Amino acid sequence: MTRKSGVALWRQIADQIRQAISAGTLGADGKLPPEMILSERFGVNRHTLRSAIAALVQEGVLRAEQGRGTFVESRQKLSYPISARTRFSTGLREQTRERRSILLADAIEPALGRVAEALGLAPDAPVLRLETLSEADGRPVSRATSWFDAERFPDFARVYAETASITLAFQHFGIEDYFRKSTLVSARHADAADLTDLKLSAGAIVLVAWAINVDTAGVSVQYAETRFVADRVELSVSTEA
Amino acid sequence: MTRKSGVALWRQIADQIRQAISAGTLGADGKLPPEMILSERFGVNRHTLRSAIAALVQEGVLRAEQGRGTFVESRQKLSYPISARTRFSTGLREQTRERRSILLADAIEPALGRVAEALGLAPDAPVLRLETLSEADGRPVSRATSWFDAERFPDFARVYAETASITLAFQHFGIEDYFRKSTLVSARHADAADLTDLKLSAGAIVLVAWAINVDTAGVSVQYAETRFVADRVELSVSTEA
DNA sequence: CACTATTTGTTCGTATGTATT
DNA sequence: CAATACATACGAACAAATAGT
Repeated sequence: MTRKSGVALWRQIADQIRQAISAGTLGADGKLPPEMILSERFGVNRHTLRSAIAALVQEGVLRAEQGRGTFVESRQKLSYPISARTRFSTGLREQTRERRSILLADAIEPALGRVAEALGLAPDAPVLRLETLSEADGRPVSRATSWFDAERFPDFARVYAETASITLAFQHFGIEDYFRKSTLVSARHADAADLTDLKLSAGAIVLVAWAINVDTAGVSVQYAETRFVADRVELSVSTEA
Repeated sequence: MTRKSGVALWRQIADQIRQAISAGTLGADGKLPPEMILSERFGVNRHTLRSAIAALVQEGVLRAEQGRGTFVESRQKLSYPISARTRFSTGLREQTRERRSILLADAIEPALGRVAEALGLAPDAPVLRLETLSEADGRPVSRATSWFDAERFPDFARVYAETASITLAFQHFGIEDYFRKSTLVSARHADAADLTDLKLSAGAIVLVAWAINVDTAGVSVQYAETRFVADRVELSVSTEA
């Protein structure tokens, strides 16, 4: 195994270990083989392997105990419901002890092509962009970019910052209810920004959901791109007739 | 911008360019600014920027022409609908010229925990497992593993092989209609088997959908795990009220 | 047609970071 | 800790293709 393709060797090893664990070919009994064995198996120096393990410990995948060994932290995925009544806060309530959303940034900007189309606005109409981060049990779960009609929802960012809830902020503007109209789901490697915000290591995967929410009249009120940490989240679509 | 966090600079730049393109803030007109301009904007040497571009060309995101410029290759994804009426054959009809499914293997086996639960069968009840591959325009799109009640659908594999359609095979057993009950979506790195079947290169991502289909009486008739090539497919969930 | 400006493609050299021995 | 090999990054210059004057 040599270094190549722009990714440090210890990160490649970390990716391989992470994958082997999820595939069940490594640590199926909850315990990893000793570092010496692993370094031989991956064909790298023990120092390199230790760097990989350290990263996975930091990531929460592994737990190392001196004199005992390295253990797999079992983390079952958060199941995130997608339905007409999808609320970003509900549905996860029983799955986590503590959840919170953080407003990272907000800005008014002209609506780019896709955003204008999704919100049903004229191109370059002013829209509010919110950058938010969601955590569960102290770990980052998702990172969202949302757009709103800046003229219909003036000062939305301040209201959201006070209420810490999209639902409550909408109510402040007279929208008592809203619905998920459509969701487009794809997956890709986390980019540099995702890596830092979601505290991931290179090669990690994000589930990307492009969502359009509409009010009771069917008018688009929110367009959002949410990047979920694929290791921690699955999306659940129920399509009962 | 310095090198750090174990990821090569040219790779970070490539990620930024890829995201900027998908966000519409770069190459919205189909053409990228000249290398000199881009290298200044990203604060890196022209070589570094060229490495990033070379990677994206290899990836199929960009196309470079000497003397003319660097252009965005628009590769729109296949949009795969998920609804109560989801059929694996329909919905994609207008998006591809040619589609086909191939039966790779079939076997009768005892139902493992999750399979038995999803199909509403007793543990270790005999189930039929089908391994199928779907191609669009000559390129692999998805790889599915499906399970069926072997007692209710004897000889299902042969019927499917003849009709090349799940819908038609079900009709042969008197099921005139069926519905998608639930879909669980996650994403992971392609494993060794996926890499060969879907002709992917290491590090590629698959969108994984676990689906339960039920007949008109609400009885589970099919349980399937489908691995979609994330580069080529997105899942579209419409949740109209 | 020649000339020029623009843009990508190639080849030197040098320095630094990373992994192994 | 030192020596070595390799990947990464920057700088400068030139070559080749294209588009316009």
